[in-house]
Amino acid sequence: MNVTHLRFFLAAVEEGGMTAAARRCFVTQPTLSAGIAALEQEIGGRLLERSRRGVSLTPLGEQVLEPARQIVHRVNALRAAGSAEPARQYLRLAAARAVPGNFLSAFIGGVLANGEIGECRILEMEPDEGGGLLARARADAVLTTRLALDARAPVRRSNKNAAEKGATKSAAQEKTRERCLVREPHGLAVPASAPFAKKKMLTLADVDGQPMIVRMHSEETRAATELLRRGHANPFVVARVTSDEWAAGLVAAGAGVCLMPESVARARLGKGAVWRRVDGVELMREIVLSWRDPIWDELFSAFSF
Amino acid sequence: MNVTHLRFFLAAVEEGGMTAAARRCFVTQPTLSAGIAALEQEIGGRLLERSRRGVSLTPLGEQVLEPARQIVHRVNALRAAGSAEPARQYLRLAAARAVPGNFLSAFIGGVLANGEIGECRILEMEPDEGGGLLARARADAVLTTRLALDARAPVRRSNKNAAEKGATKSAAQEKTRERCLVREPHGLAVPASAPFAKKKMLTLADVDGQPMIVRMHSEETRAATELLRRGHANPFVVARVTSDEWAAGLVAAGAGVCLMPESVARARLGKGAVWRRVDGVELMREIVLSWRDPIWDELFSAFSF
DNA sequence: TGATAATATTGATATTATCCATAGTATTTA
DNA sequence: TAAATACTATGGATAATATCAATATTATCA
Repeated sequence: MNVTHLRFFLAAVEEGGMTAAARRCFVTQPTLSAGIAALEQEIGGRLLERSRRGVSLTPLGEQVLEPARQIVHRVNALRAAGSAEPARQYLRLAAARAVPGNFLSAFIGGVLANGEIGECRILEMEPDEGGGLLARARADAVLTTRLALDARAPVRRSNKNAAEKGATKSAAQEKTRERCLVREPHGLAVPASAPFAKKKMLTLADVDGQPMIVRMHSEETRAATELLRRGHANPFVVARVTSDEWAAGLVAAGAGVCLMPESVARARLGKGAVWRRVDGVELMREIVLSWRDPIWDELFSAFSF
Repeated sequence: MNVTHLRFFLAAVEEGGMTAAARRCFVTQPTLSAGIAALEQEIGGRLLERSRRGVSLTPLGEQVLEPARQIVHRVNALRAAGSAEPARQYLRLAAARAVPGNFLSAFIGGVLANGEIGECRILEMEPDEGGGLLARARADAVLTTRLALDARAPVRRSNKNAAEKGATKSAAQEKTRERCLVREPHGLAVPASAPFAKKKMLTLADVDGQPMIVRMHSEETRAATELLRRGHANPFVVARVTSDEWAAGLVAAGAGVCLMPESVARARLGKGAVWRRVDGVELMREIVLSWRDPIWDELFSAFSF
């Protein structure tokens, strides 16, 4: 009996479907389906009732669920038995500057609420530093922002180049796991006094020729601005700032428009400015959590935002 | 984490060595060693201290032992969850006629003593019927006797020809497991009055020309007798009997000599006959337990005779 | 009637488990 | 002291398994 298959089963039950469970377990849907089929074969009966809207527990599945949870929990505990610390007492979290403070605090709150972790140690990092920090086991998890161009989040797994330098733990050869915690559209903050501020949705033509403020500290927003400029819209940059507060202030003062994600606008924009989506611009901002060691899988998969 | 590796670990601890544990787990020693190495890698520390006389628990291993047992027990329970019967209440044991009654009763006593099984249903079978009974799931386990020619017990696994007819349980595609419970030498029962009865060990020359009694009901002894005749010794058969009691009686009456395993001699031979090994005859009688479904592994591996 | 969103299937590929044969090493035995 | 023994470790070959990508299938919804 394979513990991985038990994890598949639990994930399918908790997510309510095989596809979502596969995402959570960092495998493809056929893999997860096959795993559950193997488990059912081994136990000798159907555990899940498949339907078009997902899966539900059969009576046998109901009966198996709790024992399976117990086993997985104990296996998790066993995996941690060899760690120097009897139980992980703190999480070393590296966060990019672009991650909003209120989100960071909500995330940390979620981690601490679980009870397994008593303390988070936050490490401020450069945008591209995350992978190296994980590989060198300087951080347990990394929070970054990212620009997603297509409709679906491309959950890519950057493996193949394993064989890091002599890392002490076997975790070094694990795949990097990642989970998108927040996905929201980019839009334009415009002065409330601007003539097009009354439109519900802006067009690229509205942006064309406008003065623009660029939020430099956010790598993903800088890239988005660049893409906008390469498109039909052709604003000219009048300021580059390193804080959302300054950006909001400049927009409210009528100095120009500024590309920013929805949540930043909600948090920073006062009366003098409004936030509008731009028609045809499908840029998405994602806040992504990455980690390598499977011991964090359960903790990080449980979150919902 | 692989449950099989946990089983390897438990077996190594209980058997006190990797080689013995491998026998018990029906794998080769390198396989078991590799499995434990993988487990140690995953947990992140040595579990067993290797030495030439076997293995012993490290402090970490000590700490891991009980949780590992718990997990394996729970997994076993889960495997049985799909069975029609809530818990196996009886064991269907097929036994060859040649298996001595006192041994059979000792074996059944051992099974019942465990507590998991409340009842044994004994099925008397023909010597070669065992494999078919297991394959067709007509019996859970089979007790047979066997003739071993070489010094080591050849624990052969007759797989490769899986794909039995449409068996309902997945157990049908499992390897056949077997364990040698008793291994003892064959020897000659001779009348106490015979001139060579005083020798501690007979030679083939002593046997040559002697009247011989053949125990027909024991397939393995019949074969052994045949081998003896094809060798230098050339006795002539004066009787073929179907019960050990008759054979013993005939020997005691001076009718001839009779090839039989040591334990049979001890149980049946009275004052009128003695049992002697034959120099150069390395025939061994084995009593072998076979089964297919892994759910019996733990129960059957725990026995000691 | 398509579009959608879920699971199932298939063929190819990479990984893993397992075996066999053999090496290495203390301990026991002659 | 040297051979025998009884272990575990190692290396190479092979079979079994897990996984993925792409596609099929099938209810449900607009």
